[in-house]
Amino acid sequence: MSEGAKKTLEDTTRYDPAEVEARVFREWEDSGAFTPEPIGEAANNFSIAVPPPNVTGVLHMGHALNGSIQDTLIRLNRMRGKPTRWIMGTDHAGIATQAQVEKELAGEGTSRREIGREAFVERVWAWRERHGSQIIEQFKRLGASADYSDERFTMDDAYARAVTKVFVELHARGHIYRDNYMVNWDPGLGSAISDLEVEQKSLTDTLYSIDYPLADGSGSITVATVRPETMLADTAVAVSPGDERYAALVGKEVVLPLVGRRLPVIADDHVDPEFGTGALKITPGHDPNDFEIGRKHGFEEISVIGEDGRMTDAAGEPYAGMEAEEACKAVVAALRDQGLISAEEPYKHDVPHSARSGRRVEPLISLQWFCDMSELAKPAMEVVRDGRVRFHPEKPWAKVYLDWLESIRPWCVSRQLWWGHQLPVWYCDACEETYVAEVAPERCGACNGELRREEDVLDTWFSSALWPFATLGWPADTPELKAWYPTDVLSTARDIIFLWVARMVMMGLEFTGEVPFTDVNIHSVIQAPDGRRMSKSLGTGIDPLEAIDEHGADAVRFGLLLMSSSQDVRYSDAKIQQGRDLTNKLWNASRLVLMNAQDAKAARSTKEVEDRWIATRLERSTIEVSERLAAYDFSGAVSEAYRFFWSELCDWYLEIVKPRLYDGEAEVAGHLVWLLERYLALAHPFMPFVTEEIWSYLPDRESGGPLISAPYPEPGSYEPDPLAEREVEDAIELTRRVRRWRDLAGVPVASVLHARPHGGAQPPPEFVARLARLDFGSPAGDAIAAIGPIELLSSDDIDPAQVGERIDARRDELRSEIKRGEGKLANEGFVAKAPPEVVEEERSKLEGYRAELAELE
RNA sequence: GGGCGCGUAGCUCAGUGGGAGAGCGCUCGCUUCACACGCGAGAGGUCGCAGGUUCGAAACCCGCCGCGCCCACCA
Repeated sequence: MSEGAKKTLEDTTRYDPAEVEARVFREWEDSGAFTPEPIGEAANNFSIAVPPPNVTGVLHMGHALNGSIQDTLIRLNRMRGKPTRWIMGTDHAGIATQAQVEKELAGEGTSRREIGREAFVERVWAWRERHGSQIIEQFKRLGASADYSDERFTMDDAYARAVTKVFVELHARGHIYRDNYMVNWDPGLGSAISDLEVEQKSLTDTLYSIDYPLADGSGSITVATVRPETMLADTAVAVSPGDERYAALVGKEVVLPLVGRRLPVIADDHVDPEFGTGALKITPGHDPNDFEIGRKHGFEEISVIGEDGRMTDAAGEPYAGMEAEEACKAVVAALRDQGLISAEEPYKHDVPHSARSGRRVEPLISLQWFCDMSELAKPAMEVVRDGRVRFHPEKPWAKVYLDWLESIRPWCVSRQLWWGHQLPVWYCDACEETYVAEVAPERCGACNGELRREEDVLDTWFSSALWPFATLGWPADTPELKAWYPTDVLSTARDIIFLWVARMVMMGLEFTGEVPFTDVNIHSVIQAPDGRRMSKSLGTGIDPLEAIDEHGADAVRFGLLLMSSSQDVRYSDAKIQQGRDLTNKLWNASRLVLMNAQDAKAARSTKEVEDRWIATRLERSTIEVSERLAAYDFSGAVSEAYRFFWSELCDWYLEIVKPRLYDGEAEVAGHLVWLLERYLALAHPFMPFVTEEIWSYLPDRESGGPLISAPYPEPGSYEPDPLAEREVEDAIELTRRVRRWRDLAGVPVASVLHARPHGGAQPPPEFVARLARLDFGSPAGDAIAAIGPIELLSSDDIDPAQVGERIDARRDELRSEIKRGEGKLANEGFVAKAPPEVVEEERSKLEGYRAELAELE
C-alpha cells in the first residue's frame, strides 16, 4: 500500500466502506482469484453454480442473503487452497422477460402480435443487451467473488444446444410425449402452466344447485356447481356407488337443460355422498376431477371454453363467442327462467390461480408436450436417501423433497410464449408425421412434404434444470466440466425446491450420471420488519443496495448472515448496524495495533499469561467458527466471530496489554500483529472488504499477496493453554466484581481504592488493579469488603451507607443460593441419580457461598 | 383435508435435560491518549396455557390456544 493510504488508516477513526469497496473489488478482479483455470477434478475442487437470477431482475434481500452465503463458502474454500469457481449467469425467465418487453411495446402503442414473432424476439435480445447485466453488477457491490469473465445465459447458443439435446433424448427415451390432456390454462398469459405455477386462493363463489330432469320424466337430480357455464360441456351425472337415494337412478339418463343432450347417471367412488345433494355433474373438458372420471368411463370430452377464454362453438347458441363470465350469467338466467335453479348460496373455497399472471386458472384440455417424471424421480430420491445429496438443514427439507418426488406427476413443459427455447419438433401437415430432432429435418421423410416447426417454447424451468452442467459446456467433455462438475453446494430459498432443485437432481443424474451438487443449503426467508412478506407490490421491500450505500457491503453481509438463523426471520436494520459497528471496531482496533507496532513481525507470543490466554481463546473461536460454517450455520459463525473479537480481544486483551504496547515491547507487538492477521483471515469470508483493506496495512506479512488468496486459519496449529485460560478468566471475573462493587458503593469512577490480597491468596495479575482502579501498594488499614482473593480497604470515597446496602443485598443473595443448594443436595434422588460431577459441583458451590456469607456476618 | 414450523427480556432472535442468554432499546456513570458506530455498571423474563415423564424440564411426551408456511382434484 502507498504512504497515502497508510495515512488514511491512522488518521480516520471511521471505517469508510465507500472509499474502500470499489477499489478493493478491482484489486480482487485483477488478482485473478475470481477466474480459476479449470484444472484437476471436481472431487478435489470447489464450485457453486449461482441460482441464475432473472435477466430482468434487480437485487433483492433474498439475493443479498444468498449471495452472502455463497460468497462466504466460495471464499472459505478458496482460502483453503482449493481451485474454486463460482459460476455466474442469468436466466432468460421466459414469462417475466416477455412481459417486460411487452410492457415496453405497449408504451409505444404496439404489441408483440403486431410486430410478429421474429421482430419480438429481436426486441427481447436488444432489451437484454441493455438491461441484462444490471443484476450482475449489483452482485459485485455485495463483494461476490464470482467468475464474471465467463458468465452464462440460458438462451446462449451453447446452452440452447444442451437444452435441445436433453429434450430430444428424453423424447427418445420415452419420457417426453405429446398429449391432449387437461392443463392449467392461464388466460392472462395465453399459455399452459405447470402444476407448480398454480397457487390456491381462497374466495367466495356462488354455489348453484341445478335440477337435471330425468329423461323418463320421473323427476330430476339436483347437482351443485360454481361454474354453471361449464354445464354446457357435461357428459354425465355421477353419484356415490353406495348412495341409496340414487341407487335406482344409476343407469338411467337425464336431459341436460339448455342443451338437451342425454347424460347417463353413473356411480363413481369419487363422489362424496355427504357433499351437497350427493350428485355431481361430470364435465371432463373443464374440471380436472371430471377429466379423470371421464377418461375412466370413456366419456366424450367437450370443450366449451377456448384458450382465448371465450365460449367455443361447441357451447352452442347463444353462448358461443361470449366471455366465460358473461356466459355464466346467461346460463344462470336461462336456467332461472326454466325454474331449474333450486338454490343459490355463497360458497367459500380454494380456487387455482396463476402464480405468473395472477389470473384464475382455466382448466381445459389442450394438446401439449409433457415429461413423465416417474422414472426420473426414482434415482433422485435414492441419492437423498443414501446421503449423496444432503439438505441443510436436513430436518424438514429432505422429507419435503422426497414426499413431492414420491407422488410426482407429469410435467407440462410446453408454453405458448415467444421468448424461450423453441421446441425441437417439426410436423408434417400432409401426413401428420412428427419429428423430434437436434437438427432440423429438411422435409418429411415419409411423404417428402413441407415441415412446420412447433411454435411453443419450453418452460423456463426446463432449461434451468440443466444449469449445473449446461453452464460447463455439456454435452461436450470439457475441462470445465471435469474441474467443476459435480458442483459442491446449491444454496437457495425453499420456494424452488420442487421447481428447480429436484429437477436439477433428476436431470443431472439422467444426463451426467452424477448428482449436480452434494449439498443443498436452504436459507432463511427474510421478511419485512413487521413480519409481512417483503414485496414490491406491498411496498414492504427493502433495497439491499441502499443498505450497502448506507452501511457498507460488509455490514449488510454480516447483518443478513446474523439474521438468518431460522426458516423465517424479520429484517432488522439493527443487525446491519451491528455489522457496521464491527467493521468500525476492526478498523479502530487495527489502528491501535498498527500505530504502535509498525515495525513488528507477526509472531505468536507465549510470554505473558494474557498472551497465552488470548491465543487459546482465538483457537477456541476458530474451532467454533469452522464448525458452524461446516454445519451451514452462518448466523452462529458470524455471531461467534463478533463475540470473540469484541468481547474478548477488544474488551479485555487490548486493554490488558496497552501498557506493554505503549512501552514498545516487541513480543506483544508481534503477538498483536499475529492475532490480527489470523483474525482477519478468519473473518474474511463474511466481511471481505474491511478485512482485505486492513490486511494491506499489516507490516511484514508472511503471505505477500492479498487476503482473498491467503490461507484460512485452521484449528490445531498450536496448543491451547487451559491454565492460562483459567487464570485470566478468574482475573477478569474479579475485575468485574470489583467494578460492580465500586459502582454500587458509590465510588467515583476516577478514585483509586487501596486493596490487598486476602486469606493468604496470591495477588491478582497486574491488570486487575489497573482496570478496576485499585492500589496494592499500601496494604495497611481496615478492610471494608472482601471480593474473592482480595479485600478493599476503607476510603473517604466509599459511601458507608451504600456499602451497608450492598452487603445486605449480597447476604440475601447468598442465603437464597445456599437455600437452593441445600435443598438440592437434601434431595436423595438428586444425590443418588444425578451424575457425580454435577453433584460435586453443587457441593463446592454451596461451600463457597457459605464461606462468603460467614465473612459478611 | 394432510404435513411442517413457530410462540423465551420492550423489539429481533439464540439456547434442546442440570443454576435463564445475545444484539438493539432502556437506566446510571464516563469527552480514560483505537473506536461515543465508544467505555464501565445496571434494570428487565411465572421461557403461550394446562397436564405428564424425570432426582431435575425453557428443552422430552400428550392436549389446548395463537401465528405462519407447504402440499391437496370434494362439485
